[in-house]
Amino acid sequence: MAQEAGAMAETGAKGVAPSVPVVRIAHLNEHVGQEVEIQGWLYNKRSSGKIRFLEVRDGTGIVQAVMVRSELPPEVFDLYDTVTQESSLTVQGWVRQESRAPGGYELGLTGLRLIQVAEPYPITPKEHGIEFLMDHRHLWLRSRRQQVIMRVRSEVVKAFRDWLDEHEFVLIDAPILTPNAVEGTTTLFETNYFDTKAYLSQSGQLYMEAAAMAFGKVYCFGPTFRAEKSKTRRHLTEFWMLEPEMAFADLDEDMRVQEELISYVVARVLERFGSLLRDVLERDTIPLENVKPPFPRLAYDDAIKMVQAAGEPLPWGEDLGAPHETLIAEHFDRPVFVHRYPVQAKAFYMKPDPERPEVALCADLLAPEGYGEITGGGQRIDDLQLLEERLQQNGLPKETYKWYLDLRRYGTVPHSGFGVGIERTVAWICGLPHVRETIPFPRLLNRLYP
RNA sequence: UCCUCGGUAGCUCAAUGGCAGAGCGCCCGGCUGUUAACCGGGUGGUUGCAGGUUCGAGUCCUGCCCGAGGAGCCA
Repeated sequence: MAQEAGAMAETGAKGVAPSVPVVRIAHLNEHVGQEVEIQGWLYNKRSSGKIRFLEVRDGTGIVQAVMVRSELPPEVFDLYDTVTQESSLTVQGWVRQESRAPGGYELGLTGLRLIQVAEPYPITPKEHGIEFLMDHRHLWLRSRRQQVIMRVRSEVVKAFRDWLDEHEFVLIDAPILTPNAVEGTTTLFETNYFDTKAYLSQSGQLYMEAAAMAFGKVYCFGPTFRAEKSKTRRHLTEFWMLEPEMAFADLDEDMRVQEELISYVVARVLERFGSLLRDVLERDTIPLENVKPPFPRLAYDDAIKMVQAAGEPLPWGEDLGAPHETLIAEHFDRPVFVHRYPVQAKAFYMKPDPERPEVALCADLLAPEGYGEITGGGQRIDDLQLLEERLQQNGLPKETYKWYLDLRRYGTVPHSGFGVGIERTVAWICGLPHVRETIPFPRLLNRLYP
């Protein structure tokens, strides 16, 4: 059998016999004692002379294939010298349990076919700087660590959507090209739209308000763009945001939905990726176990007192800065809502508290461990006259917001919503210091490549 | 945009103003259970760019470019 597979390895012309099934590495434990084929790439290789190890990855995991000189034809054994890091290949071999092998299983190699011998690979299994890695992001994604992060991101998105779908929210896609700003404050990417100007969306929220009046409970999920020259570990110029919006929901309901949603997502990731978080990312998952409702609710007034008590001179009326958010979050063992910010610190559409018009019915959710704001939202102004006033006060053109004002003309109701930053959520769950590793191809102030 | 730090071999980094080096990668050789394997040998340089000071500049000075960390803004 080994002879036969070896001959095929040499010619490389034909596939393996039908009796050798193609298996993905994640499923090797179901094939102990069988001969299988793995299709993948060489992750690393080691040699001890007459016994040699090929570490093969296939996107689902890594397995070492063992080459023994006395058990293989020389032309197969010598392929070890030819194969380079990240060469594409197929290997055949017998699956066996082996405590000395990483992952607990290994392949007793019987055949090896090289598809392409890779040129010298830039990312060696050693340390690299962030600029080098970012320049090679298209290759960096092959590394074990990046694979775990991307799989967590995939699971986070799936979990968010599963919860919302199960709670009768309807996915309504918001446009990317828009004629107007949402917040009216942040800098937008401008582009030509035939004879006029268009802007890349910074939020789908206004459109979700329209959709909520049609469907009751809706959400959008897509990329958003901010042309701010932010240069911090929490900012990207292109990032993905989940924005639920609910008719007939007040601020309390808004916060209740958020804590249920976030708790569900964290639990899902822990359940399916807990061991990978610990083993590959070295993430201490104990703090994540605490993420269960209810989350503490802290009024802005009390948050200010907390910050001032720590010696920070922050006057009432100012928005909280990143260090302040960290300071507040340190007082709690799970995410904390800060609600009822001063109206002047928030966007024009935030509804003032009827009992205290100087504060808005809004809330930000601050993640623990210094990760800061992961959601922001609140109750929207539902009164036509007040909304018109707020537009005017913020110097926003009434014409572009005509459709938005229509929502207050035709059957207005109290409604609330929020936005969740996917990258910040993933960074927090994975315990990463910077959001740039949580998106496949990050767009930053000085990065548009690859 | 502002503040701070940095830019030396393909990569990660050393080098009192005095011969530009190490580890990894790569090439050659050795090793029958390796774990970022190990051991021996070899290869590898416009010290970010432009100017200046000096007998002499990777090192000091000026300007510019690029990057990192932080601030503001926000998710």
